[in-house]
Amino acid sequence: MGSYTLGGLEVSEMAKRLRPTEGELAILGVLWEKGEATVREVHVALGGEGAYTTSLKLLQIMTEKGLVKRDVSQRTHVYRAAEGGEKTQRRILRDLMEKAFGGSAGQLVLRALSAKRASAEELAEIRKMIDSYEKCEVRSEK
Amino acid sequence: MGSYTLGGLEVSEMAKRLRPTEGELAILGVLWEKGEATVREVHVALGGEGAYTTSLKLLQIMTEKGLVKRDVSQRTHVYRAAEGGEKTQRRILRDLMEKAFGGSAGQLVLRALSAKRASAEELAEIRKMIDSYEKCEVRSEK
DNA sequence: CAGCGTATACGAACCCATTCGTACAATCAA
DNA sequence: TTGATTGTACGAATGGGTTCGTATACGCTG
Repeated sequence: MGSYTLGGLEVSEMAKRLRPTEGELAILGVLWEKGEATVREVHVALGGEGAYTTSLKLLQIMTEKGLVKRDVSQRTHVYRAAEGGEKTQRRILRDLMEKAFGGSAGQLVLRALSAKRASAEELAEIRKMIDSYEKCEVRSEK
Repeated sequence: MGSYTLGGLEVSEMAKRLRPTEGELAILGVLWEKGEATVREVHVALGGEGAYTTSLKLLQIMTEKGLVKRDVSQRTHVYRAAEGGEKTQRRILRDLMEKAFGGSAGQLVLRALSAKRASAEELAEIRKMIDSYEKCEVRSEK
């Protein structure tokens, strides 16, 4: 109850409900960057290809799913992402970890670094994060 | 030609063709671990839930897609993953990078590390990888 | 006020992944 | 040999995501 299985893996309904599809993710990317946007703004930010109503429909579905919040006070509705990008990204990565990396964050990270090089600034940031992790480790092992 | 757009992002047909679905990924996980396996072995490794023919069908579809190779010399077919796990994992991560992290490996890695803690051994490995990256960076900047 | 541009709402079609049932061939045991 | 078991092949139903066309309402401008 509250969960189902697929390919032998358990996935909570909640996680599924908030797991954006590919098209939804593209829209969320726009909203995360802009903060808020109208359907038209989203549509042009996505390249303006395809029908306008396709973007509209997707935004409407996302509203139903709770992925975005909508301001209806004006004729032209304004949308915002329901969740910050970081939270959603973490959820997606946790999901992928389970599905394709045996639940190991380290394996995923190693593969990501070998898949594409990160900038020097980002590498430094990653190192800093590992440092703070390892400091915490020493403390907890004492 | 050879590519299509979705949500404003370009995705090559090749990448799509080799992008496993969720169910396919679960099966690939089994094959990567075992090296090779029959339908039955895959099915029980997946928990044995659902109909046996579901696993069979998926394997057949994956054969068509070229995701797995099949040895038909015996009555009971034996399957192997067409690609190694590392290559597929890299492809998946590169894809996710584009879709949800603005193409940045560093952002993905940072988010992954904040999503779930990696083991001390893995952290050490990651650090080593960054070291070798940065060494190379110095060399190329001179 | 009439008409044009732009907005939302929504149904219908389409494709794809997943699941299952059924048909049928091969193998093994009684 | 006959029946049970185990295998593959494959059609069909289902569900979800995506796309588009159409209907309809709002607001502005002539």
